[in-house]
Amino acid sequence: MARDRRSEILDVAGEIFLEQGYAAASMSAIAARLGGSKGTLYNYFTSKEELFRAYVERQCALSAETIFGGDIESSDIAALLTDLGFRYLTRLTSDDKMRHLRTVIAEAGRNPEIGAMFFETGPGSGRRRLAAIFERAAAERRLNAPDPLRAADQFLALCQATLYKQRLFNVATVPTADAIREDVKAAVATFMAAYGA
Amino acid sequence: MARDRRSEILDVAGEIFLEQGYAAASMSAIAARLGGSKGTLYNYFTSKEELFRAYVERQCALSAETIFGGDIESSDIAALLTDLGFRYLTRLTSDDKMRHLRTVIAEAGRNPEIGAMFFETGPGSGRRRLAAIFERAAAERRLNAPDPLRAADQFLALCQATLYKQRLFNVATVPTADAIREDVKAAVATFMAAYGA
Amino acid sequence: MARDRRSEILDVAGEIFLEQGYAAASMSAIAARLGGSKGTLYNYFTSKEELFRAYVERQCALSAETIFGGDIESSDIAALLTDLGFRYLTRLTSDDKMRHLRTVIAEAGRNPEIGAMFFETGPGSGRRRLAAIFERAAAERRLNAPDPLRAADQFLALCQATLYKQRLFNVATVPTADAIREDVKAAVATFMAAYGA
Amino acid sequence: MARDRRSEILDVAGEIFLEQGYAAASMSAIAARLGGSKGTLYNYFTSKEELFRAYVERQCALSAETIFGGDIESSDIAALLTDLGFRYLTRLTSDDKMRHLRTVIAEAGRNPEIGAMFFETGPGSGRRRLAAIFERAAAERRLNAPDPLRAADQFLALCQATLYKQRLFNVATVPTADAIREDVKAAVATFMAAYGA
DNA sequence: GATGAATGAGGGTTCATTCAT
DNA sequence: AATGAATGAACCCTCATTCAT
Repeated sequence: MARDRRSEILDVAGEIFLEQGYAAASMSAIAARLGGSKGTLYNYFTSKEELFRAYVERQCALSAETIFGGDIESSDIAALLTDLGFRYLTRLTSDDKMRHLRTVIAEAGRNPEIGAMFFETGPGSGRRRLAAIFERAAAERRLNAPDPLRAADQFLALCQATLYKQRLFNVATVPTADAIREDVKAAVATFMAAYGA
Repeated sequence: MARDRRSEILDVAGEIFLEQGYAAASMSAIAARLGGSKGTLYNYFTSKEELFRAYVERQCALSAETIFGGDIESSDIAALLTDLGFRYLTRLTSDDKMRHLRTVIAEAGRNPEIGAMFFETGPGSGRRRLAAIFERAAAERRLNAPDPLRAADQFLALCQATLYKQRLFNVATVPTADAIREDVKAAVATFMAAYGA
Repeated sequence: MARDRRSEILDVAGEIFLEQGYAAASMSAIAARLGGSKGTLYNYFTSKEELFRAYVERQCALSAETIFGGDIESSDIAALLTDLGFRYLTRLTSDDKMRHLRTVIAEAGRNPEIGAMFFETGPGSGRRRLAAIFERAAAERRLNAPDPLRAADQFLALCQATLYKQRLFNVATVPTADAIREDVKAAVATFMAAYGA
Repeated sequence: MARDRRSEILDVAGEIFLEQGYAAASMSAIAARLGGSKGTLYNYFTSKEELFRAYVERQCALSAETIFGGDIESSDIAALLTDLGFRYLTRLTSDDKMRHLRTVIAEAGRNPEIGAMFFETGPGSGRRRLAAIFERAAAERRLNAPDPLRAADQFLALCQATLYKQRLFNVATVPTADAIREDVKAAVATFMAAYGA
């Protein structure tokens, strides 16, 4: 019960935060869409800030799974990266994720703790998981990556080279699957040229 | 002169927007630091939003990025990129630029025009200038870059692989010159492995 | 037992009322310190106001002021008053009593019944007991007090001349025993000059 | 203009504070009775607390004058005290002053600064002015008061012996002039017995 | 009898904006 | 052109109270 209600609140709060950003989102609006009262919100979360924190936390936990959750066993590194890169960039350039990112970035300036939490559970966890894959591949001589973490950073950065940046500044709409594939293909090519065994 | 006053206001507004972000910045605070009255602000700008727009506009006009302005004539592409990358990443991870970025990204969600304006005069112009350099180098067989714009995007992305992203989420403070150099060196290495002639 | 639970609640409520005053005390705070729920509070008391009333009522019933309870048999009136005055002023200027007084005075304005209840069981009873002592002393020619009640009021007022008033406005902290003794000595001196046989 | 508006606000705030006490008084209520908006209140006073402070300050300044402002030159100390005591006790037991006192006492517990300010500008100033009178009288051998400040405290306390205390606990309504005269007469008698030359 | 989730009115406060001077 | 007093809506948050379990 309580678990459900809390979850409901986070759902609704998430919607509003996505739509309006942290500062512009109001507790009244959240309560209204929830169909409850502001008091109820405060029974579950001490403050607007804590509600935001909880929302970011959950959001990060969710999206980490969808990207790195697939089967990451493959003897063909290039194929694996192509697949993973596609999932990664698709998620990253989606409207939801984009809004989420902008909101967190905006808040991180004022509230480093939020930024840190997001980074750790989001990008930070992602790069470490990818680095682990690289490390194994390097041990098996399928990859030439003396610094797996840097390699991971670089691969993810390459994926973000074009579409992602345009999305971040809201200069482009959600890209097509083909556009994404192209970006990823280029990223994999550059990466393999540098790190291929 | 009216021109002067307007400019003064934009100076002050810029400071405040940088320090506090758009939402948290108050017209009162701007007026107070200006040493004028809120009424005066509204004599020059219809609304807070318009003031912000004007500020971003001017900021973009001013930042005829000096990064790509240096001597870009060099027969040694790797050396050129190392130098350029260092200037680029140093500027990008500075406190001022970082705050500016966060503020613009935050507002871009709500106001695509702002994002577009910033992108065109900032990152957009940068990637095109770098692409032009690559194109020339490719013509001279000093580089193997069939798609110069993509190459530019990838190089810049590689520069942003580690430090920049941590800065964006406010997870790290301004990096040392050495840390920047290391990041750039890795970027150049990967880039040259893929694009070297 | 219901009786016990009710009593517990009054204990806790008393603490909170003393610490925070009526208005600032919250039912939540009382329930929290009680280790129970707010609902329980409302099972025993209709409202916050009634809870406060009940607390003052019990407090008054309990404070069968020990001040006037000592051996009041003494042929030396001055010595008796010195002793009694010391006990009286010590109690009156203590932190607990002071907070209690302030809370009751504050509420008396809005709720005369509370003021009356407190006055009768506290100051009212004290002055009458002292007046009784004076009456006997007058009969025995050890005191010249044609109006014993007024004499009692005046003696107690003289005791409150300096320290008490400063405490009431929170302008001084709990006084030392010596300071109290001095105040009382002056009170006794003035009183005896006027009422001594 | 500004001066007037500020004063108006203090008038209205004073009424509300008197009627409801500090905690129960709301800024909304004050604004409503003022016929203005809450925003205006905050243009003149930083917070509710500061508004209260300003009100107490002004109130104290006013009432000090009405009591000690009369002609205090008299060769007949007893007559002077009778007159002054009457004005003092009349003011002290009035409804307005009583409510004011209760409100300040209530707040002093939570906010010692308020208590201190009130004490200094109110009772504190009164006792010092009276002490000055006593000092002169002592110099002229019309009074035997080695410690004039204590004498002042005692005289004022004697004035408060009966009626005042009952008023404070709201156990009696505003006393008649005759009742006040009687109280003061007794106070003067006791005082002169102790301090008469 | 005890609970604690839910309420909703109201608290103090901030702020973009207006307008008479 | 410049002011700054005034506004009032909206903000986040608190709290006494209710009620189904």
